[in-house]
This record gives sequence, structure tokens and C-alpha cells, in this order.
Amino acid sequence: MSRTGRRPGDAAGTKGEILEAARGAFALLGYEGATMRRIGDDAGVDPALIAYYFGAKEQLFVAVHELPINPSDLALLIEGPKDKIGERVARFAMTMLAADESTAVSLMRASASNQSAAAMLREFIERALVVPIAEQIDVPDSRKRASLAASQILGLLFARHIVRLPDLVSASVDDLVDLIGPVLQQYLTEPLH
Amino acid sequence: MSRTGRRPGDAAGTKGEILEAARGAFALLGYEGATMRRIGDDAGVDPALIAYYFGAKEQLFVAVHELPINPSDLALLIEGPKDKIGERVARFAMTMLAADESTAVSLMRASASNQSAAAMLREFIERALVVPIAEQIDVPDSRKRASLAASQILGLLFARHIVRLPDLVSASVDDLVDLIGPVLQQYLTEPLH
DNA sequence: CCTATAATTCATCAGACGATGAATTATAGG
DNA sequence: CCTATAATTCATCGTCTGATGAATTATAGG
Repeated sequence: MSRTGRRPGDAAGTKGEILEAARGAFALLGYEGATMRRIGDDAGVDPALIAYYFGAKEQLFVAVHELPINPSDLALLIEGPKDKIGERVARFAMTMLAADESTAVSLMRASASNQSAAAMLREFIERALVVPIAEQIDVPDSRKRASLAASQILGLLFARHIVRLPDLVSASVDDLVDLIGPVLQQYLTEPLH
Repeated sequence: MSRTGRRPGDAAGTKGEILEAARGAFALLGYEGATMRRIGDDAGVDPALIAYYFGAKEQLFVAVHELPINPSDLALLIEGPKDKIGERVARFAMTMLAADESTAVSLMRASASNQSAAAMLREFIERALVVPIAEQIDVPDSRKRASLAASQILGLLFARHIVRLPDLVSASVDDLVDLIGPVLQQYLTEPLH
């Protein structure tokens, strides 16, 4: 029974398994909480193998969090009537997150205790949400308004997945889209008094 | 020059200095990031003295985060016309947090990586926000709506103090109250379609 | 078949962390 | 003044963390 050395057969799925295990661990436990040993265990692999593939822990984290900005999703966000932009943003955020919810939550968790993770999240939000939305709405303070809309999305994720407020945990995604859509609309188009 | 033993004079300010140092460190670095040694350094004190006064780290954290629910603030929240409740909630949250902003941020940071901190925050939000607000508004799904309002407040804090979105960092508190007041109002009173 | 290299584990290191018992010095009460 | 006790630091301990060099085994290419 050979415990060490290269595995027989089993062609090259290992790297992906490590990525998946890391994604799950980061989302559940945060950056520091997701230890190399734990990720290795989850992937059924010695921690040294993680370093072999990805280098240091921080690089693994970056590899896990390459948030793809799907251009067609983004087009879907900007195209359409301005008086429905709130709903579109809500749906964009929710589908983006439904496809990959744990990545966003993971990045939020890490941001709370890790400055460079916070920088990653900040830059992503600016690039993928604030700038495109602000360009689309043509009002004073457009960036501030877009940032507030983003803050609502962040808050919903935080309250639902991290704090776990019971009434938000039990609500369906469609429910939530219906509720926050009009609110985002108000942030983005209602005139200030 | 005596490095050890009880300090001369200097009556009993030490405990408070430790608390203050801990508050700052937790708010800046999160639960795990705020090490005993670091807190001790900030307070100008050996880490063992922290244990002498507060016991284990978790108890120190609890001592730092005794969020007082000021009853007169709460009264201010429930009294008044229903069509201005959003504004009142916004102002309540902002004054509560202006008085002690770092405590709330600290608790949020810790919640991202620590389950029992998340439980503390959840119970506080339920008790101090969701329940009183839900009792006040008389609509279906009142708790869900109140929870969404709370999520907006959390999101604003997260975006402003943790992610540091530039347009929210530079905005004044009054600005933000003016902007989120109407939104909270909509969450709390606008009928669903 | 043989050899270079890819994939994997093992063993271990140095550093940081929280906790704690023991030593030391000052104050307070009698 | 003397003594009990409060306030403080010192010196460690065991544990966990990320990192890394060395050993081991399988595959691929010639």
C-alpha cells in the first residue's frame, strides 16, 4: 500500500478539486479560518500539494476569487428603459450571485479581516457596478447613488448569509428581487429634495 | 528601575485603557486579527493583565460589545407618524452608531469569521431593530420588511467602513441619512404588487 | 525499456497565538 | 509598622499556522 508518490490513473482532476474545496472553505470560514490543512483535507490532498499548484495561500485566494464579469450580463444591465433599471440591477446581482454565491460571500468574509481582500472587493464593485450604473443614470451624485445601491446588495448578502437574519434566510430569491428592485430604482432615479 | 510588580500611583485607569484598546483593535482588525499581545501593547500592558481582568479573549470581546439599547432612543423610534418612520429609523441607526460606530463595525468584522459573534449581532438586530419596527408597521410581511431595512443599514456600514467605497467614505452622515431615509420608508410602508 | 519529469506525501521549521503559574512590587487596613 | 491582598510583569507551555526541502511513485516520450 503506497501512501506517497503520484497517484495511479486519476488524470488531472486534482487541481480543480483543490479549487472547489478552497472556495467552500473560504466561504464558510473566512480567510484565516480556512486553513491550508483544512482545505487539503476537504480536497483529500496533502497541504503541500496546494502550494505545489498555487504557491502561497494568498495566491490561492486570488485564484479562487477571479470574479468574471460576464459582458453579456453587463449589457443586459445597461440596455433597457431607465425606469426599470432598479429591477435590472437587482436581477443582475442576484443571478450573478446565484451562479456563484459562495464566491461573493467568501470575498465579503475575507474583506472583514483582510485589507487586500477588501481592496479586491472594492475594485470589483467599482468596476462591475458603480461605474456602469453611474454612466447609465444621468443625475447629479450618480456615483454616490450607485454606491448606495451596491451597499444594499452587500447588506442583503451580509444579513442573509453571515448574520443569518431568520426572515431573510427563509425568503426566496424571487421575493427578495421583488422587494429590493423598487428600492434600488429609488436610489438611482428619485430626485433629492 | 522596577519593570515588574504593581505600578506606583496611577489609580485604576488601567482596566478602562484595556477596554478602549480592545475596542479599537477589534474594530480595526477583527476578532482573530486583534491579538492579545497587540491589545496589550496598545494599552501599554502585559497581555497577562488582560486575562487577570477579563478572563479569556472571548469574554473580553463580550465585555467590549455590550451594546446598550438606550430606551429613550427606542421610544424616539416608535413614537411619531408612520409616514416618517423610515427617516426616524435612519436617524436612530446613525445616531446610535455615531455615538459608538466602532463597536458596531467591530461586531460586523468579527461576525464574518466567528459564529458566536454573528449570533450576538443577530440577536441584537432582532431585539433592537426588527421586533420594534415590525410591531410599529402594520403590514403583511412586517418582519421581512424590517429585516430588509436592517440589511440596508448593515450594508451601508459594510460598504463605508470595511469595503471603503470612495463615494460613501466621502459622504457626510447627514447626506446618507437623507438618502437612505426614503428608501427605508419604502421598505416599511410601500405595498407589494 | 529507460529516463526525465510530473504528481504526490512526509517530515519538519520557525513564528505566532492564547493561556497560565509563579514572581514581584505597591497599596490599604489594622 | 506589618501584613494581606491587589496590580502587574515574566517565563513558559502546548498548539496551530504557513512554508518548504526531501523522498517517493507514476506517467510520458524517446
